[in-house]
Amino acid sequence: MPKHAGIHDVARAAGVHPSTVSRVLNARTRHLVTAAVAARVAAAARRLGYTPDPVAAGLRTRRSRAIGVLIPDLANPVFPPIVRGIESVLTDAGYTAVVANTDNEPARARAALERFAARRVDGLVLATALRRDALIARVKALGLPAVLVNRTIEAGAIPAVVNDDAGGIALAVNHLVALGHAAIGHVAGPQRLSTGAARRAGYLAAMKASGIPARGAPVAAARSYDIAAGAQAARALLDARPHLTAIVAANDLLALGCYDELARRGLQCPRDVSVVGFNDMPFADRFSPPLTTVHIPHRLLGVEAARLLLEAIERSGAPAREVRLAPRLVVRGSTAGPRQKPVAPGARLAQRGRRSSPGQPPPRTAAGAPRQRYR
Amino acid sequence: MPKHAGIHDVARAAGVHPSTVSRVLNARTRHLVTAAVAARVAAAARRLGYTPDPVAAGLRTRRSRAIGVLIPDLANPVFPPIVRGIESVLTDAGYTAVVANTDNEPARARAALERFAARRVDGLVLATALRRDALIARVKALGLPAVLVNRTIEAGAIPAVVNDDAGGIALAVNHLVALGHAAIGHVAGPQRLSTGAARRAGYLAAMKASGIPARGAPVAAARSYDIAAGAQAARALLDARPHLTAIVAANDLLALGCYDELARRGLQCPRDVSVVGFNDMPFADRFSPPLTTVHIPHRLLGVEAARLLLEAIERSGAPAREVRLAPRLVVRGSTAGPRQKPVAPGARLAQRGRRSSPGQPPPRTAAGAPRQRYR
DNA sequence: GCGAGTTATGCAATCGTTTGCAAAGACGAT
DNA sequence: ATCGTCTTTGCAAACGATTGCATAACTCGC
Repeated sequence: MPKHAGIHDVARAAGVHPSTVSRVLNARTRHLVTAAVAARVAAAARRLGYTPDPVAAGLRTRRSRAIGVLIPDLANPVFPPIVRGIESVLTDAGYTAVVANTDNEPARARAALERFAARRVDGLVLATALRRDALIARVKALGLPAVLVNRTIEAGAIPAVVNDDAGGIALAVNHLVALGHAAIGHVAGPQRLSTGAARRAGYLAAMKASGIPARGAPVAAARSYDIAAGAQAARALLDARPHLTAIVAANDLLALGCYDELARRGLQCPRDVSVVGFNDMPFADRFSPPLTTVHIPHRLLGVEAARLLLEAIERSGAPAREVRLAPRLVVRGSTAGPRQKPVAPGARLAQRGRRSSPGQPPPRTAAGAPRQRYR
Repeated sequence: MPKHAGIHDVARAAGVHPSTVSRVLNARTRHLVTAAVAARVAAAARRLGYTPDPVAAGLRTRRSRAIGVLIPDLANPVFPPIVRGIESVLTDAGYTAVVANTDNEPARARAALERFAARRVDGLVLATALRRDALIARVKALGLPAVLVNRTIEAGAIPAVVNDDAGGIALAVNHLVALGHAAIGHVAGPQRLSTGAARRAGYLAAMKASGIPARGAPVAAARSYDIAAGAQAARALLDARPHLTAIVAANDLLALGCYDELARRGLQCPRDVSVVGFNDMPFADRFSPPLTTVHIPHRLLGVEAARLLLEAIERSGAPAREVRLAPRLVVRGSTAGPRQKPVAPGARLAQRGRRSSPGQPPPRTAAGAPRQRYR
């Protein structure tokens, strides 16, 4: 068994010194050696099936060609496409992406960061940033190039790739206003995250721009971006404003929570209350009802982040650019005009929904499923 | 700025030789040095904030404490929970998981494997195995410990963690039979994958066990595990057997494809045709209708795989164990008894579905969404 | 045809650990 | 007291590359 060929073996085979082999194999130093010798070495390397040992090289050069990627939770469907985007450009550039989940816990983020640092990663992609994040200081102390993706920080010059959150939310409220809604509420995301804060601000601004007074723009913030927190926030929102005809949620999972709370109250979406989400997570078109939501270019987010990082690694002096991607609204089945007072056609349907509402709520299985009709 | 303390600095601080420091810091060799000295060294290490450099250590020991994880596609919602399970136990054991996507392309799998090998990973977990997979030979040639997860190979002694695919499918067909179905078809997965083959075989066996003759058990295999392929297979299946009242799909994405094809034909699920999936992917309960499916313990799959791998790394002589996990059926809204001949109540509804079928199919928006009613 | 300048290659140190081997010291048995 | 055995520590050679410096070879102008 021929073990694995090293630079030494190649050197012997080509009749040159190992250092020459190294120079040939490194694009940056290849011009230092004669074309003839270079060819001989390259041939020998190929013949022996030589592959460089990145750990040995890394020891000498202090570069690992590995990038640490910190994300909140891989199981949240927004992130896989982002990660794939990152991975794709990094791999093409000869880097390896190493991803770790933090579950939104700063302590886990910190631990993962230290592991990355120990492994001497060449840079970081952070999808976990809080608006004011202690981790960033540590990253800077470590002297590691980093870029933020999706979420950004309040102040501090770190390159970032984000969505136009305010613009996206404006799309959503304008859509609802165009449908005839005025009583529109907002289930906001965690306010310690830039996305939560920016979307909330965007909602407020868009409402104002539509001529709706601030008191007509109720907000309930969720503790985290998940279904349960969304349901809880929707509950608070509807308790305070029972006559809302539409909710814009800061995120698709929160929107799903709204679905649940509406079902619990015997309200139908979109007939009684319209809901719009944010992110257009995979399978959002499969929900019941299919979710109207603000689409963000998931994969592109990752791609751009990786590009920015590569750029930062090459020229470490470069100024911190921020790339802002434009979202777009995708209208599906969870939004409709506000319910009319019962009139000639459609009255029967409206009545049917009406009747079921004040009694005990239907068994809380999956939201609004046609299931109960057939069992 | 204090750079980073090395073993050398610790040695100087503690007044001992670097090799002694190394011995103290390695649990396996700590007993070689006096307790007093060990304490002094440990103190110095802590004081200087020493952290070992795994790349330097790896160079010497030929162990990277990194594990390569090969999965088909992170964006397929079955995998994130599995990956998280793997990552969790690996991290606890001091390893780093590095994951790569193959998109089911052997060439990409091969390329990723070579990158892993170059990085000197200590082991592999493979979620990409074909029934007869050339990659395995390469893995063995590399001498890398490996374990298979979810999918397994035809022949060859590699530890694996799989589901009881046949048993799971039996759960599904028995459920349908109990509901009164007899005309049950199977949308099978790719037959080059163990899951595709095992579930198909399981379907055939369960049908036979229910006393349904082989000719009454039609199968159409999908080219890949995705929605489009599922729709295509469902189409072939229903073209051949238009009177099917139920379909068991080899996978949730294929089941979603069935939803689409049924909608295209103006058939309603579950009223006209029941559908059951496999995997219970995240959000399967949110689909329209909520999907009855065979639940597999995603995370546990990953956890067990990682454990098996660790075991294989410790004692490389150990025999290749196979862990088989039990799935369970979760009944939701996509299954119901077969449609009755029109009788007193429910007749109107049945008629409505019936009527829409032969004409041109409804616009293919999201499957079965109530949307069109309101726009 | 000789010295200066240029280029291509070799030499050896280095990156931060681990580990086989040797040496020194401690201890007990004779 | 001497010798052998054990324990504890130091020494130095790896591991597989990269790279500053030295040196040999070659070019070119005069």
